[in-house]
Amino acid sequence: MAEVRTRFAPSPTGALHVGGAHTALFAWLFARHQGGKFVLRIEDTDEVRSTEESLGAIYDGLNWIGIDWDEGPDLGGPYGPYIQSERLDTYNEYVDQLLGSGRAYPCYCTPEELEERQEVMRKRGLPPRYDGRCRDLSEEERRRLEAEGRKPCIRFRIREGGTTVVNDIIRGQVGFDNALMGDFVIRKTSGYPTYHMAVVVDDHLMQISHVIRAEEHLSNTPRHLQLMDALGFEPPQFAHLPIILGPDRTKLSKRHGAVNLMDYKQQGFLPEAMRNFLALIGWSTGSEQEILDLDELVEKFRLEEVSKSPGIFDLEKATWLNGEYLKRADAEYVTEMVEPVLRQAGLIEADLSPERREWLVKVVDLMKERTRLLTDFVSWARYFFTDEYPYDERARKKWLRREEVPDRLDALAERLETLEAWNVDSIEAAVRGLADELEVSAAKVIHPCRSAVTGQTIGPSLFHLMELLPQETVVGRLRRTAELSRAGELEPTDGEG
RNA sequence: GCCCUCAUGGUCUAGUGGUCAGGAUACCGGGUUCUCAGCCCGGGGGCCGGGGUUCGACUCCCCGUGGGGGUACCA
Repeated sequence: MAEVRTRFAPSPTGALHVGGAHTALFAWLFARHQGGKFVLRIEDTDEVRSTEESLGAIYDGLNWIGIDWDEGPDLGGPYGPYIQSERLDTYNEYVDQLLGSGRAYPCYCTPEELEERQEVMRKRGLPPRYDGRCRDLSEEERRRLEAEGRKPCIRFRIREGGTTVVNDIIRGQVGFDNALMGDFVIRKTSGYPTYHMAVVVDDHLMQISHVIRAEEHLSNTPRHLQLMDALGFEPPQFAHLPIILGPDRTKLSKRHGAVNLMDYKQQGFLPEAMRNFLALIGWSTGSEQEILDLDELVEKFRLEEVSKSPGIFDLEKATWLNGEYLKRADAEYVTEMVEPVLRQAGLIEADLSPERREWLVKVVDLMKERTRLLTDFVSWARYFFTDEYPYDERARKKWLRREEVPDRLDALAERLETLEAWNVDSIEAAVRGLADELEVSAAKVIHPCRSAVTGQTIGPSLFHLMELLPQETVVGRLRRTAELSRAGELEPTDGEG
């Protein structure tokens, strides 16, 4: 059996979209699972919308989630170039072949004329497809039209009768009535091929064995099949993937929030979590396992198991998954990932000393159990990095405005200030000692203390967290909070009691 | 309009001509004598509707309905 070769063929009209990443991932997983090759091809035949910058953005997105390619514009390969705008001569050869065999013909209709006629057809309740006006023009008529200054595009002649059947790995056999297809353009007036022409030629020339793409292309496939047939190409296998929808069940778009893959990096997602999440939209192992690392994904992926129904991009679930990855990852790795986030928030300096860096790993280790996004470190772990943290509502309501609290905080500050050793055990002993002396439960000291030192009512073990803060910082915060409390500055701000 | 396609709790999904329709997430409740957005335990909630086939249908067929895609000199 021939080598498995799949490809991802984005058009460079913007950054890598979540849907594009999903398609790329599936094609890549299949190739890797089969031990085949994965090709990146850029389909920039839309001269108007294609941009240079998007190319870089596509590379960045793919790199981020760990998709690599064996052949592509940057890498080259045996079937290059891998950018369609650099392959115009190739497409023209095949267009000429079709022209020669009579399966294609020049069409002189202008876009305005086309639109007008389609409008009429629509009004009559007819399908608004190309009416075939230029199908059988005589030489003389063509000359006359060209004398008018018209520049033709080239159309492909659809087979008159019968059905074109698409054999799809995911969807089975899908039949399309040829009579319902209009002759479509294969070369634009500008000389550029259309998508239909370019994919067919490139997939053939690049020896693509499996065309794995989003479902939106399923209805175009019979056109491609007819082109392949007319050109004498052996059709590849097809697999049309379910598309990704927004929470309102319409196609995922900007209205739904972030659609660019890299926006999720910005939001604090780990690439492996995003990859895992994307892999689980429209596919599952059939087992109950949901957390799969790269190797497991590659090992277990089966195209036959891909679902036919569209999936919704559920940010909640993605966030949960990210939290699981954070929890399981080792602190050193998470630290690496979180550093730029903290730096961007201005919470750590640009160059961390080895000691400071070691300390940061400990902070991360303490926090990662309960964070879901890297950006949670900026909000929930803020107090590790600065004295400028807010006292949240619950802390104000439950503890900080209580009458007895300021004195308790001062008393605790005094005890902690004189501690010889600053570690979990000594801190815990001091805190519990105070509680005993006051004849109150430890909680009555612990909670106000947490509220004072972190501004929050939740977080990791208080003693462990205090250990990672300098002794004088803790003491200072206790005294500052006591003072603010006495001054009535720590009443709830939402006006509620 | 026409063509194609999809349909299991809110969401991601497993699954079968006879099942207590399974898991995860989200939600709710309880526990965790330092908190919870963490952890543990528990709970509610589902086979789109109508016909048929069948002893029996969530499962097979047909028709609706709803979603998506195509019908472009966009890809």
